[in-house]
Amino acid sequence: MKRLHRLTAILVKLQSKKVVQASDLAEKFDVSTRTIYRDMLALSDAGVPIGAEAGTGYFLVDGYSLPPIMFTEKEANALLTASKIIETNNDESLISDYNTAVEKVKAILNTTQKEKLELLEKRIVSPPYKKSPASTHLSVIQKAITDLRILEIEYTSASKEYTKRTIEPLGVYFTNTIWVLIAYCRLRNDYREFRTDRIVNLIETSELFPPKFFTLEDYFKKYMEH
DNA sequence: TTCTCGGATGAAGTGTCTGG
DNA sequence: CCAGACACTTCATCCGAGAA
Repeated sequence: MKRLHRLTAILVKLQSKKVVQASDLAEKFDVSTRTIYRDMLALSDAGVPIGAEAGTGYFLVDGYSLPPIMFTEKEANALLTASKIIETNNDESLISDYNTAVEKVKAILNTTQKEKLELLEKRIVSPPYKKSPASTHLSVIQKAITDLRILEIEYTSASKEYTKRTIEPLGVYFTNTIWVLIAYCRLRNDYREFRTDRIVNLIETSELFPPKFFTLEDYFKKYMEH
């Protein structure tokens, strides 16, 4: 059995079992345990999150092994179309994350579906209007919202006022052109909105804030109606 | 020359036994 | 029940051999 075939088989084995021992794999593939150790290193180098524990064996790190998802052609098309809409968005981090997600979708399609999708990709273009200045913070902000993590930002307001703020990020919304972050600002001791394209610098702290009973709906009712 | 493989050896985790 | 000693298991590293 060629090495490539063995690596594939080991990966399948890892996905189907909780823990596999090098000796079992060595016996199954008729090679030495030393060879299996090298194979594991190769898989690890290739980006497969393999964990190893002496006395136990090898295992896939939690989260890597996901249940198989098959997309229909129409679902894949919908995702591709959404990616084109997202390209008109002004946050580079979101565009980047979405594009890698679409690449993963493409990877699981069969050849015919891939060809159709590639044709569709050429026939859908982003609207030609000029994009506003790009930000690169949205992915970090989204994660901070869900982690309840305090952010430190350097922000330039519409009146060109430059401030450093410690904020508790609560939500984001998208206008036609920009993403806006709603957060509790510890400088002003109140809720504030921050345009992501005006955030000059953003630092994730290690500090967490207590969860707030906050919904965007409540926020808009309270702050937008007057 | 490069790639693949295996032997020897060491480091570290796990399980079992024994004595207090 | 707990701690220490020991054997066993498993992975990591070094190095050399053989094949392409």
